[in-house]
Amino acid sequence: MNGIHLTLPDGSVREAPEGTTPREIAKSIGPGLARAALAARVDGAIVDLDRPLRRDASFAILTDRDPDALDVLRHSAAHILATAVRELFPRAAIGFGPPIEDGFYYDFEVERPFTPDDLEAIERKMAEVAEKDYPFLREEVSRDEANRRFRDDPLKLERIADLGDDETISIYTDGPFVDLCRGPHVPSTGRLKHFKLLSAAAAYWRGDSRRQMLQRIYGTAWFKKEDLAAYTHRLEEAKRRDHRKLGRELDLFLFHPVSPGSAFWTDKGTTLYRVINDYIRELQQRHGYLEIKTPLLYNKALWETSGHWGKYRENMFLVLDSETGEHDMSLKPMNCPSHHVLYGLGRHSYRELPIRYSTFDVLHRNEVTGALSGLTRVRQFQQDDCHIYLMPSQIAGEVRHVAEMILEVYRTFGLTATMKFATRPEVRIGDDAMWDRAEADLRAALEATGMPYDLKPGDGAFYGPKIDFDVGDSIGRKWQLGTIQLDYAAPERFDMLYVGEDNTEHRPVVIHRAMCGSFERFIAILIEHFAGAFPLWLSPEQVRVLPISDQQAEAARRVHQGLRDAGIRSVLDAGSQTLNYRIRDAEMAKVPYMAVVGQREAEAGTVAVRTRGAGSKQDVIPVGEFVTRLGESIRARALEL
RNA sequence: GCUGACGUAGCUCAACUGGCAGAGCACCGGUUUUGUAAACCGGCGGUUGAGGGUUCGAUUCCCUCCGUCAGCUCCA
Repeated sequence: MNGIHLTLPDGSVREAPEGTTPREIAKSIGPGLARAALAARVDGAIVDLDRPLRRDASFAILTDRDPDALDVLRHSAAHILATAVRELFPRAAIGFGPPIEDGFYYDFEVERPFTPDDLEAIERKMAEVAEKDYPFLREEVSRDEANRRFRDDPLKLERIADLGDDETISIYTDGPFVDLCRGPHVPSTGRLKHFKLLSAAAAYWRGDSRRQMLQRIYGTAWFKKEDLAAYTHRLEEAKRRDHRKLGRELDLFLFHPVSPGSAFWTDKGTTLYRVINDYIRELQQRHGYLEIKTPLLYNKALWETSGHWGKYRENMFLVLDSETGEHDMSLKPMNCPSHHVLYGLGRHSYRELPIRYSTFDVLHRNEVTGALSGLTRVRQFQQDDCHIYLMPSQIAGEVRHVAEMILEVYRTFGLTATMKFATRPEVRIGDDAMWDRAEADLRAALEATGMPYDLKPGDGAFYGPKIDFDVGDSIGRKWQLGTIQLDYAAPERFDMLYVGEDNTEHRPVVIHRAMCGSFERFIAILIEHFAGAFPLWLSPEQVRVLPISDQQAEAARRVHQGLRDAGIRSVLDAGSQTLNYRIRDAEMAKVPYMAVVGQREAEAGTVAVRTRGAGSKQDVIPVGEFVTRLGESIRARALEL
């Protein structure tokens, strides 16, 4: 018997003749499955339904319920996009067209960029291609054959030339369109039902800024109509929460062409900034961090020592030294080297370690204009950046401590985090023994947190392994914020030392650590996470006191002053506008609480409290109780009102 | 930096193929004294991002620069 054995997901084993296709297996299991089948997973690899099976393997039919099937659909959607573009623009040269998170794209070399009207026409044509239900046919061809088939497609020829001799060259055909492609694909174009083209923009061929720009069309595709609707809703929601829009509406910060990429913070924005900074400062103080301040301006000697003067100089703001006439001074783009200098200025005992330096100074980086974006990519910012100097034996304990601290910060802001463990890259310094130890220490610390993490082999810094923290916000987007990096290079470059128990000099290790990343970016994320409706402790304005009429102006003023005396950020709105008007104004400013003072309240020493978002439901309580309640919420840094 | 789009009052947006720059909100003044999401009346507000060009005439067409946005590159 020369059959092959396929182990199905339920553990059962099916025997089939060699060369059987997944489609045939699906049919033999049931007609329903055969209809739903999109592709198959064979020993973990995803293949077309018509790919003959040659060996014993684990085997599963992919249907639209399998998350991996979405990638297959989107990859096929990219081909359908290219099919449509070729129909409408026969001279378009084709680049790459992969699936990406939430969708797909395809790159084309065309005579003029695509317009929004083009996109509409292409989208309609895609629907036609789907309607025709062309099967996706796979062929494996020789190099000569591939070169012949794509002789009019220079970009594809370049790709073919890059393929190794041992690689199979496969091409896929759907109706009129033929593409060089590894696959797999859904059985036919008709499987694409719920899709939408999103945008067109230029992208460098092969991601290389020295090469020509192609026109890239982005699209999204889903199995279910509801999923597509949910996705477009998510895009709208993200737009509604855009921190640039909310920053202006809530009067937090502004930008002006006199200083591109640097924010003007209003009083409210400055308050928010300060509250976050105060929290981080207090937390660090509790954990034994030492806050220091170092110069903003340095001559090039520092950057030569740190290694930044070479390649990184173009990102630094250089300052003209009027005596030398040279631009050999620079504003600091990061704190690390200055911390190392301060460490090196003293003689340190092993008894002092770990030494944890923290600085909130202003940093400047000369980002290229095209990279600037709201608060997420700025030229001037502040970091909650720290450097910890310690003995190798202290790494495990310290990393665990730092990881817990970072997770505590995210919890405090209601953000969820996942961790990535990045290990030794190809190009690195230090011997294998050092890396073995560093990775083991870092991993042990990571496991001690009990949190799940992803492994990113080869993704570490050249000077040591690291842990990155990805934070998820309220609409499911991911942001890389925190990082813990072990650094074995800086101690050498800066000739750092400590005196050990044995009274001889040793090299410490440095841990680079950030929790929020930059306050600017962190605030952008918080604005979008909370959609501008901050918890009480973060709100720039915590209470708005509203007298109903002039009669209660004095009583309201006393309530307002009482709140202020208790350290609560209160604003008194005793304007001549109607109460309705003033309530609407405060509601739109997303103030957490309104304290309404009318005749009854003034006489009883109470306030009618209206909570943000709770509508007209009010809670009449004594002023003292209101103040106490707010104080407790603020101290607890409560997330809910 | 690259490709493309965009830039009109503090904000959101109008102004037909080149023909008198306009509205709402905000702001200011007056009236109103209000019980939980917009009272009423009046007023101020513009070198249409900047500079140049074409034209009898430019917010509109062309060029340069600045800025913003999307994507790419970059994010040490």
